[in-house]
Amino acid sequence: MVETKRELVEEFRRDAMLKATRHLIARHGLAGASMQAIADEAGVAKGTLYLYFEDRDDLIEQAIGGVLDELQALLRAELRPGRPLREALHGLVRTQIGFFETHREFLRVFAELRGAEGIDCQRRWRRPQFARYLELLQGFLAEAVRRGEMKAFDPARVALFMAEGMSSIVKRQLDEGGRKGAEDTEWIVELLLDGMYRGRRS
Amino acid sequence: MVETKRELVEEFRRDAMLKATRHLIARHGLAGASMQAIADEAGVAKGTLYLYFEDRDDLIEQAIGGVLDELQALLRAELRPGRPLREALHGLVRTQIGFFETHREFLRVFAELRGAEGIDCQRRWRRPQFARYLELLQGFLAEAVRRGEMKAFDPARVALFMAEGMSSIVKRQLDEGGRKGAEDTEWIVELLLDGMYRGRRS
Amino acid sequence: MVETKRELVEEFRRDAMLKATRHLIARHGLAGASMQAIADEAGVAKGTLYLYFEDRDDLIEQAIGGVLDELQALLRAELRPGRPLREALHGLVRTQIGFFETHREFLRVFAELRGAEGIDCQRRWRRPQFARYLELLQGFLAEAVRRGEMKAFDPARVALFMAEGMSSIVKRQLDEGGRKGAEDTEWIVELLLDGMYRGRRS
Amino acid sequence: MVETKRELVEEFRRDAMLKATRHLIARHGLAGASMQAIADEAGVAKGTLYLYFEDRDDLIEQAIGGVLDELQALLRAELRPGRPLREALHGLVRTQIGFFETHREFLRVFAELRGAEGIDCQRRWRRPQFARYLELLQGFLAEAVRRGEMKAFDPARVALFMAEGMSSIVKRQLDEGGRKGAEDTEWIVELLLDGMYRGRRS
DNA sequence: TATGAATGAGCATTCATTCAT
DNA sequence: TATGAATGAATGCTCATTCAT
Repeated sequence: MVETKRELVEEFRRDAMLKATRHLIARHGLAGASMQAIADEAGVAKGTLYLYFEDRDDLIEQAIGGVLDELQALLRAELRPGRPLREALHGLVRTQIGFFETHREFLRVFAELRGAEGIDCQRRWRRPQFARYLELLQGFLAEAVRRGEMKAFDPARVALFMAEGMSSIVKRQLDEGGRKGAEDTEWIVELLLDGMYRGRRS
Repeated sequence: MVETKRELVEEFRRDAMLKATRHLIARHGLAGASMQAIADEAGVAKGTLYLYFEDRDDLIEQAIGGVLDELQALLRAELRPGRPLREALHGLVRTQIGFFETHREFLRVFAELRGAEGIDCQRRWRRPQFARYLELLQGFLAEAVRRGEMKAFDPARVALFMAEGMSSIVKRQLDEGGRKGAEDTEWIVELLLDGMYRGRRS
Repeated sequence: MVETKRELVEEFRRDAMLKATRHLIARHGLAGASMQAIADEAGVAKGTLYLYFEDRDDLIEQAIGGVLDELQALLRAELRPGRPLREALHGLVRTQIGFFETHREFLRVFAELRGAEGIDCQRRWRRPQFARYLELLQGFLAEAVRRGEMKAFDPARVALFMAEGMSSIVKRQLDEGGRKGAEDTEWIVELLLDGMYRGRRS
Repeated sequence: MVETKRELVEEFRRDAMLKATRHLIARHGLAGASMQAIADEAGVAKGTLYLYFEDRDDLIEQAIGGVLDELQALLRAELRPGRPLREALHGLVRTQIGFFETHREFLRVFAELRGAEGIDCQRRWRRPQFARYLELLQGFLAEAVRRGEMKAFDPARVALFMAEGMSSIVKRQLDEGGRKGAEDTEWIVELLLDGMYRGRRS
C-alpha cells in the first residue's frame, strides 16, 4: 500500500516530465526542449530528469513514443482487415484528425520526425515511430488492392502520400484555430477515393 | 564601372556563401550548417558572413529562399491560367519531382521547413517560403473550381494536401535511391484526379 | 547488553562501508569511489553513509587510515629500539613489501596520497596518515645515528627517501604482476646500506 | 613582420594558458584544474582554451609535457655515456634538484603522474612522460653496470628507486621552504653510492 | 572590406549532499 | 535508524556573434 502510494507519486512526476517535454517540443521544437527547459517546465531539478530517464534521447523518445503508440492502437482498430475501404478510410481520417485535435501539441513533433526521416539519423529514436505507423496503413491498403477494391497503386507509396497529406491538413486547421474535423474528413475521403476531378470518368 | 565590378565581386561571394549553406544543409541538415562550416565551405572568414547577412537565420532564409524562388518560377509556368486541370496537374507533379531530383539536397530542408510551420516563430524565416509556394498552387485550383473542372473543395486545403503528399513521395523515392519520377507522376495524378477507388463512380 | 548488540551491528556496517570504499579505490581509483558506488558495494543506502561519516572526505580518510594503522603496527614491531640497523631495515623492507602484496589494492591510494602531500589542504585527510608512517621510520633512524650505526644523515630526509623509493618498487613489481618480494628486499637493503658503487670504499 | 607580431601575441597567450594550468595543478591538483578555473587564471574566456588546445587532456598534456621535455634535455646532458658514475650521479641529482627549485609548481604534477602509473590509465597522457624520464636514467645505469662500475642491480629498478626517492626529497624541501639543494645533492649521492651504513664494508 | 581570435551563454551530464518518509 | 528521491552546482565542450586589426 505504501508502495502503491510511492509508485503513484513517481508515475505522477514521470508524467509531468513527459508532458513538459511534449509541451516544449510543441511550442519550440525539438531543439527548444533543452533539459533545463524541461526541468523548469516540469517543476523539478535538472538532475531529477536523469533519475527517470537514461538521457535526453531516452526522455524524448518516451515522450514521443507513448503518444504515437496510443494513436497506433486507435488506428489499428479502424483498419481491421476486411473492412470496406471507404468505411475504413473514413474511420482512419476521422480518428487521426480527432487524435491531433486532442494532442495538437504533438503535430510539430510528428512533422519534425517525418522531416528527419531517412537521412543521417544519428538520433536513434527518430526512425521507428513513424515507420511503424506507415506499415500499419500500408498493410491495410495492400489488402484492399488484393481484394480488388483499390487500384493497383503501390500501397507503400499511397500510404505515405495519404499520411502526409492528411496530417498537413490537420496541422493547418489547428494552427488556424479552426475545428472542422468533420468537414475535413469528408472531403479528404472523397478526394482520396474518387479524386478531385469533376469531369467524366477518365 | 568600378562600382559595377565591385558589385559583381560581391554578388559572386554572396552566391558562394548561399551555395555553401545549401550544400551543408543538404549533407548534414540544418544543425550541421554551423557558421564556421559555412564559412569554410565558402572559402571566406566567419566574420564575412555577417557583412552579407544579418545573422544565421537570415543567411539560411536566403539560401533556402533562392531555391524555392526558382521552383516557384517553374511551377508558375506549368500552372498558367486556363490550362486544363489534368494537363496542369501533370506538369506540376512532373516539374516538382524533376526539381527535387536535381536538388535532392534540398528535400530535407523542405521537410524541416514544413515541420516548423506556424508555431512559435522565433525562427522568423520559416514561414513565408512555403506559403508563397502554396498560394501559387491554390490560385490555380481556385480557378479550376470556378471553371467547374474541379469539385468544390477548398483550394487552399487541397493545395496543401497535394503539396505535402507529393513531396513526401519524392523524398522517399530519393532516399531509397530510386529514380522513378515518370511513374510517380502518373499515379499521383491519377490518384489526385480520379481517386484510388476501383469500384463504380461513387 | 542490548546496547552492545546494537553497537556490534553498527560496527559491522561501518566496516562494510570502509571495506567497500577501499575496494572501490583499489579498483577504480579515488575518483571511482563515488558515494553511490560505495553505498551499492556496501549494500546500504547512500544516505546511510552520512550517518556514519561526516562526508566523503571523512569516509575516505578513515578507509585509508585503518589500513595504514595496520601497517604502522607491523612496522613498529620491526623497528623496535635497539635492533641492529641491518636487521631492522631488512624487516622493514620485507614487511612493507609483504603488506602491499596482500593489500595491493592500496598502493594506488598510497601514491595519490603522497602526491597530494603538503599543498593546499582542502582535502583535509591527505596529510596525517603518511606523516605518521614517516615519523616512525625517522625515529628509528635517528636512534641508529645516535648509536653510531648510521652515517650522520638527516633521519627525516633518509626516511622519506627510503619510503618513497621502496614503495615505488613494490608498486611497479605488482603492476607488472611479478612477485619477487624476497629478491627486492635483498637488493634494496644492500643499496640502502652499502650503496650501488662497486669500486673501493669511497 | 605583421605575422611575427601576431605569432608573438599568440605564443604569449598560449604560454599564459599553460602557465595557468601548471599553476592550478600545483596549487589544487589535477582535479582542481578545471577549464573554467584555468580560463579565469589565464585571464581568457573558457572558449579560448579550445582555440589553442584540442580538449582538456591536450591542454594538460602540453602543460606537463613541455616542462618534462626540458628536464629530459638537461638530464641527458648530465648522463652522457661514459661519464664516471659518481660524477654523473652528482650532476643528475644537482640538476634535478635545481630544476624543481625553479619549477616547484611542478612537483605535484610529477607526483600525481607517478601515482597514476600503471593502473587503469584512461587519461591518455599520463603514461609516457614519466616513462621516458625513467628510460633515460635506466640506460645510463645499465651502462655503468656493464662497465663494472655499479653492482649488478637491475637498472630499471634502481632507476625507479632513485627517481622517486630523490624527487620526494626535493618536494619536501620545497614544501618546507628550505633551499638546501647543494647539501641534499651531497648526501643523496653518498647514500646511493656508498650506502648509509657506517660500519665495516659488508 | 575582410578577417578570425575572442567571447560567453548555453548544452548534456554527473555527483556530493540533504531531507521527508 | 535507514532510506533513496531530489537537488543544483559544477564539469567539459560548442557555437553564434562581436570587434580590433
